[in-house]
Amino acid sequence: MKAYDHKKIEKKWQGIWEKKGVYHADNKSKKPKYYSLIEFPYPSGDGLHVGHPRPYIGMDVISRKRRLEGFNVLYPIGWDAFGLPTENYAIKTGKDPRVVTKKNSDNYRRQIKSLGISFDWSREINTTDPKYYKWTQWIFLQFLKKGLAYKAKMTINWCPKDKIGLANEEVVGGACERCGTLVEKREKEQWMLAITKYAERLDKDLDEVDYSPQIKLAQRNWIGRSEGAEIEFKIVSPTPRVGETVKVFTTRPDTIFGATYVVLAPEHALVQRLKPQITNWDEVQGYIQKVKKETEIERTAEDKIKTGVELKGVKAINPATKEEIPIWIADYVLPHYGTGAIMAVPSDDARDKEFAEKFKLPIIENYTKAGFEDFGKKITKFKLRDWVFSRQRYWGEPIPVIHCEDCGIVPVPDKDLPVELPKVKNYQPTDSGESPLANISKWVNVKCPKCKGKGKRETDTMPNWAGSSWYYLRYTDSKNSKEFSSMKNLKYWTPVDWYNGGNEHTTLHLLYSRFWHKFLYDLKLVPTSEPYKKRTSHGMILGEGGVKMSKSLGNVINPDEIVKTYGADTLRVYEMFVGPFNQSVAWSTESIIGSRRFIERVWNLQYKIQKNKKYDEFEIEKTIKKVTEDIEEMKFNTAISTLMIFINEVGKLEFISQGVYEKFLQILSPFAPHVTEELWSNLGEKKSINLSIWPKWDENLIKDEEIKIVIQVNGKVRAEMMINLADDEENIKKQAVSNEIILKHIDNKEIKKIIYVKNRLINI
RNA sequence: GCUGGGAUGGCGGAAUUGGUAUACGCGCUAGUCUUAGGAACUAGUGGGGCAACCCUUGGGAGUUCGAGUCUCCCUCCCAGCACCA
Repeated sequence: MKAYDHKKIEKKWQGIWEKKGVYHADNKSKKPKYYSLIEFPYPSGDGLHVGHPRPYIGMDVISRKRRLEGFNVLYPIGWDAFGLPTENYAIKTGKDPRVVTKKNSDNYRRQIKSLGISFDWSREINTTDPKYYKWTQWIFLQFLKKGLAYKAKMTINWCPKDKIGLANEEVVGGACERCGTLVEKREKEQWMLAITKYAERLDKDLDEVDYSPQIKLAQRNWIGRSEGAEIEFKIVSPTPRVGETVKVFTTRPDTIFGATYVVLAPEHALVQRLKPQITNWDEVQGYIQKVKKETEIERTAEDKIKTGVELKGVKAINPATKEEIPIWIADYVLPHYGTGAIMAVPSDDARDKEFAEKFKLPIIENYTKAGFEDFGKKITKFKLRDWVFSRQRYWGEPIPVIHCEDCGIVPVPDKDLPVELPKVKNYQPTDSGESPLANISKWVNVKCPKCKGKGKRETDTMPNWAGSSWYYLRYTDSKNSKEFSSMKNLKYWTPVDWYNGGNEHTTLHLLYSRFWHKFLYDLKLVPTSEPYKKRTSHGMILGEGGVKMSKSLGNVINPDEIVKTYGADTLRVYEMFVGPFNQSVAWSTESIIGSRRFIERVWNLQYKIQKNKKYDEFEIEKTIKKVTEDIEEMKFNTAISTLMIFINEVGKLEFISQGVYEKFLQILSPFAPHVTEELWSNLGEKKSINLSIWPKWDENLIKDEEIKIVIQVNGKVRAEMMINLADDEENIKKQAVSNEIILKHIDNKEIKKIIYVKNRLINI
């Protein structure tokens, strides 16, 4: 008897699989296709921790099962490598992000490969590779040509000391994360993508896809569709006269007779235009300055004490009552939702009421309800905002446009793509807050492609989300230098059949990529209107004790150590067994031993095989059914527990039959591919277990003839009895009431009712 | 604050979706083996009680023959909130 040696077995089979290309997806095959996808990782300098591979293993189980079910499976991977952490590291150390990215992704690749995940490595992509981002830039230009990419003034977080725009995440308690300086708001021209043009379809088409209900709900809430009306209020003032009106958006136009004042967002353009009429301008301006410092979460917090300032000297006319009502500005009205102005109905809206009470504004309790159509026009609004698409940073795709003195914004011609990211000496943004690219005059100053006159390159780069908005398309044809992917391959492989990812990406990445996909669909560049047929999400693995795994807490577990001590198969089984896949669970190194013991029991069972005997069919048929069904629902934890129960039951027997053992290895193989492959070949099988056919179960073998049911009295379990499946209800009830223990509990009392739940229980 | 998710033994969790609560695993206890430690194997393991029985799914109320599961109220924990990936 040989002992189980995970190191030898795992190394051996990983080598053979790679050499034979077992997991390569075939672009033309007679088999039906199956495209499974995980969110490609960001290769950080810290390397993989044990939480990262959980989704990869989960989708690997699905992918491996599909191969055995006869599908031509595409399960690809790549690197989403542009972004802040690498850039900040470059600023700090002066190292070239290209070099850092290479080093990190090499490390990630080595770590992931050691887990035996069936990725097709021949299609590996990297968003920072010019051959890849050429197409990210090309797609951006299509947005530009269709008028969906535009420039607008936006407010950004600005650190006056570092002279750098900050992500919200980099602002901690209103101060810059690195230097602690108080962050300011600054207006800056930004590239925008008009995702709101697709809001209606992004909402409606959710009906067509198989996403989990929570994911659909999260997307719907984010898009925030609401129907209401826009109503115009005339503005009046004694002197000087005004010809202005203010448009408000309300979902309750019927409450207009109760509207006693109007509130504008402090940023509303009208406020500036009304300056000549406003008599308390200093106060108004002071309030606007104050609001600029707040974050949105602070502004809309419901427990926050309402603040605001009346615009003295101007009034609005309620079109229903014809009465003059005051105009206020307050931070609880947001500039980018609706029209940035509301009519306040304190009797019907809690926020308006609180505001009215604080500032002693009138509240009308009983007013006439108006008809919907009487005032204003019916309109659909969305909470969704257009996508701020430019960054004043180095480590991203350069936005491929040229600013010409005469022609304005000119797209870089296709033949000049990609616009490669030039090397720089310093990764720090310029003093004016422009990207460090602005310092390279040789790169910036170019001829206008249109008029050959003086031109300057755009120095902003794209956000990290750009490359990840279309990567699943590139996998279908990752080496194509003429198109982002050929229509032939797209027609064969897309849509993605099953996409699993983190909850945290539900509203941004998932929505962005659906938007890009729909846009490409409208240009007839992709064959389907939705990118992903099915979407599920996984829970995170937390550190021991249930806190986040992070370097600063010092609780990071590196999979390398686990693979070394216990083996990849044990790690895989453990990660699938530890808890429900869609929920976060705490890591426990102590508990891994259980998964290792299980694999060793499976290993030892090979020495108890007897050929050509049949005696353990019942257990395996039940097990196949349960494991097959559980995997489809991603109930990997209960699938493993079923496999464990099988081993515990069969382990008690003297022998196991070879046929049954083989079926067991097959259904275990998606979880523990190395050890099952080794055992499979030990049995004399010549072909890889990957090329075998997923076993089916026989319902007839699973059926029991006699089953145990429970007898309850007043809902409490008092006795058990065996019944024959053929027995009829009356007979079973009779048996139950004559049961000795039950008689004692009934104690000659009157029986009101007997409830029989088929094959389960009787309640008296 | 808003939106979503969650709370079941000492710990991770299971429960055929309203029908035997605590499957499976860790840990723990005892035994076998071992010079010892470890490993492995066997048995036991929610709490109380000598027992009959009683209690138990974050807390409280309700619906039901029957509630971990449904309804209402409350407490606590986690995630996201648009420039992190």
